[in-house]
This record gives sequence, structure tokens and C-alpha cells, in this order.
Amino acid sequence: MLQTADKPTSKREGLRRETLALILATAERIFAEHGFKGATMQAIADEAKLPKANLHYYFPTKQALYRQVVERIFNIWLDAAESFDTEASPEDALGTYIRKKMEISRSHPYGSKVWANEVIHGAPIIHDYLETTLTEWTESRIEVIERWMAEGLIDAVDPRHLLYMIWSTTQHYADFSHQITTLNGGVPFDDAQWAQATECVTNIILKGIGVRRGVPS
Amino acid sequence: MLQTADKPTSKREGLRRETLALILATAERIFAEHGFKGATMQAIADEAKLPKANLHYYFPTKQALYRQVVERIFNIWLDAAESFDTEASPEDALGTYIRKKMEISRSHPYGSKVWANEVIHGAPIIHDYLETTLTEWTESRIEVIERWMAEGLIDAVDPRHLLYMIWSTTQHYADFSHQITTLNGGVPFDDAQWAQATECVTNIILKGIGVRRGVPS
DNA sequence: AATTCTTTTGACCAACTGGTCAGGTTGACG
DNA sequence: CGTCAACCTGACCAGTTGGTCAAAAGAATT
Repeated sequence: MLQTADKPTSKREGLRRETLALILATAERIFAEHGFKGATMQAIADEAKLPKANLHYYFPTKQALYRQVVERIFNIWLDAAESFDTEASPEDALGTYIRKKMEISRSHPYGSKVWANEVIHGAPIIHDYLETTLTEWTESRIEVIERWMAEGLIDAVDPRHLLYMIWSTTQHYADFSHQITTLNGGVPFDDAQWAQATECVTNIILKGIGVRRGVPS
Repeated sequence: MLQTADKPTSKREGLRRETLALILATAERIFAEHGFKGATMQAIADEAKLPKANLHYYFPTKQALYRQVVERIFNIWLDAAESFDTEASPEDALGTYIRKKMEISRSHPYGSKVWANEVIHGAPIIHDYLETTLTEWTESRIEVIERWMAEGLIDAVDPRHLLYMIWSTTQHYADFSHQITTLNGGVPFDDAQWAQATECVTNIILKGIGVRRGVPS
């Protein structure tokens, strides 16, 4: 583990990092559970076992805290987006991407919910991301998908709708987890169920767009 | 149009009905745009051009108003659920159901958003619906889908995941309309785009589960 | 040990919001 | 026309909440 030589992580800096992480993680959960307006600084402070004034020391306003939470989530989304390999075969590129998104739904359910909330309410905070990064990424992948279509590797489908289907289906398992748990007898998915869900979603989508599968490279 | 004979809709009754409808429609929009906590009675009153106290005359509390909004939405959902004909072929039953759900996403975007919001936040109000009506309906349709599988009309897939996919994909067009509009150049879908989206979603899902299509009955 | 900078915290405040209420208005009905 | 019940509404109130602040506590540096 290298460390920037002139910054040997003082006790202060370490604590600061820890506190920041604690606040952000707690805020993410509370925002996910109650929405932006429904979440109170007091509730976040209580859950993090910090005095409310301490939160305002690190984040001047509720909006600033919220914004950081959303930015963290966007980076996770970007990470998954990277796994959509434009060089790979449709099966590999889409399969990997879908699996990655399912993993995120499992590992970051709160983040996903915050993101969903934000978009449902008209994306007042993240509108710029949608117009810049998301639009660019989407267009680059549309090109790839259209190339696959031209090469006869998949059926002719509107790439946008394919992407929407992947987004909605995978995120559904995080955003609507309460509904899914209820229909699962009140018990959250276990490992096997997550694996099965991932496989099932991947299979239906890939088959649905006529991907030739299992073709050795 | 028949009318209950002994109730010739007095001026008062008519106005009452109109006011109730106005409040509910306005509330649905405001709740969709700001969430339960973010929506204020004052905002709903202003949008409906009524004094706030008048809202409280018709609905004693904010919760009561919200509950009615959610119940209305649930009835629309039930209406679509009915269109899942257990007697029809997989292609007809699922195709009709998907199309109906897409229509609802277009005609009731606010309702869909309120519902999504509610489920994301743990369904504090509608939990009973999920456990009773939704569970029963889901199980009845799972049986039908399993019958189709046994008869070789569709591939072997977990019926639950198929239903989740239909729900998430169709509702995505309502709940995430802001994202979709942004990726559509800032312009909402027109008639042709809605038709194309519906066709595309239907095709991918039906093909994805190996439905034999266009088979004459 | 003294000094300086960062961090922590309880007490406080102004703005907002759900809900109330008393009094006024309007339609129904004899 | 008079009476009554349903309906409407401005003014008000109590509880909540985001944010402030001054003072205390703690770390870093000399």
C-alpha cells in the first residue's frame, strides 16, 4: 500500500474520513427510506450517533449532503457502465453488463432507491448528469448495438428500448425489493435466488433479441 | 346512461363530485412530483385553486387524502390485471397484458409514480394490498404460466421473474419518464414512439420466453 | 507547555406545515 | 320566505425542521 509520502494519514485525517463515510452511508439509507424531504437531518444524525450540528460541520446544508450521496451512486452506475465492453460479443458484453447491474442491485439497494426517487421526481439535482454523461454513454452503446444488428449478431430492435429494459429489469430488484420480498413470503432473496434471478433475466433478454449464444470466439 | 332513480344529482351533489375529483387529480400529481412528505396541503390547494381549509373539509388529514389517491391507482392496476386472460394463449394473454400496462404508463404517469414511490419507501400505506390482493393475483397467474410451460407453449422460466420483468419494463416508461424524455432530446414520446416502445417490449419478452407466435388458434 | 487550528456540541431561532375553528355563505325544502 | 344543513374560508396555533452560533474539547506544532 503506497501512501502519498508527505501525507501520512494523521489521526485526524483518518477520523475525518471515517466520519464522512459514516455520515454518507447513513444518509444514503435514510434518504432511500424516506425521500429527500422525508429524511431529516436529525434522523440521519441519530442513526449515525452524532449530534446534528456535527453533520452541518461536514455538510453545510441538507442539499449538499444529498448531492454527495447522489454523486456516489452515480459513480457506482458509471462503474457498471464500464463493464459494457464495446469490443466483446453481444452475449459477453450484454451478459456481463446485466450481471453487473444485478450485483449492484443487491449490494447497493439504498443507492439504487435514492437514484430512482430522484429520477421519478424529475431529477432536480442530477439533471446535468442525465444530459451529459448519461446521454454520451447511451449514444456510444447505441452505436455498438446497431453495429451488432448490421452484422446480424442480434435481431433488429431499437437499442434504446433494449437499454431501458436492462435498466428497469435489473433495478427493479433493488427499487421494488419490498414488493418482491412480500411476494417471496416476506423473506429477502438468498444467494441462490439472486443467482437464479440474474440467470433468468439474462436469458430472457438475450434470447429476446435473438443473440446467438455459446458461439466460441 | 342510467341513473339511480331516486338521486337526480342535485346541484350540490354534482359540485361535490367535481370538487372531489379535482382534489384527487391534483393531489395525485403533487404527490407524484414531490413524494408524500414533500407534497404540502398548501401546494395541492394552490394548484387546485381552493383554500387549504377546503381540502380538510373533504379529507380530514393528508394521510387520508393520500390513501384515496393510492387506492384509485390500485384500482387501475387491478383493471390491467384483469386483462391477463387465463384462458387465452400465452401470446394473447401476455401480449394484451403488456400492451395494457404500457397504455397505463402513458395515461396515468402520475399514478404510476405515486405507486413506485410508495413501494420504494417500504409500502407503509399499501402493505395490506401487497399481502392480500397482489399476492393472490400473482399466485393465480403463476399457475397459468406454469401450465403453459408444462404444455410446452413457452420455455421453462421462473414465472415470478417473468412477471417482474413485465412490471418493471412497462412501468419504467412512466416512472422514469424524465430520464427517457431527456434521452429523447428533451421531447416526450409521441404516438408513434409509444407504439414502437410497446411493440418492442412485447416482442422481446415474448421471444425471450420462447412463445410460439402467430399460431392460429 | 503554550499556541493555533480543527472538530464537537448543546442551545437556540426563524420558517414552514398540518390541522383547527368560528363565523359566513349557499343550496334544499317545506 | 324562512329554516336548516351542507359547504366554504381567513385567521390562527402548535409542532417540526434546517440551519446558526458561541463556547468547549482535542489534536498538531513549536
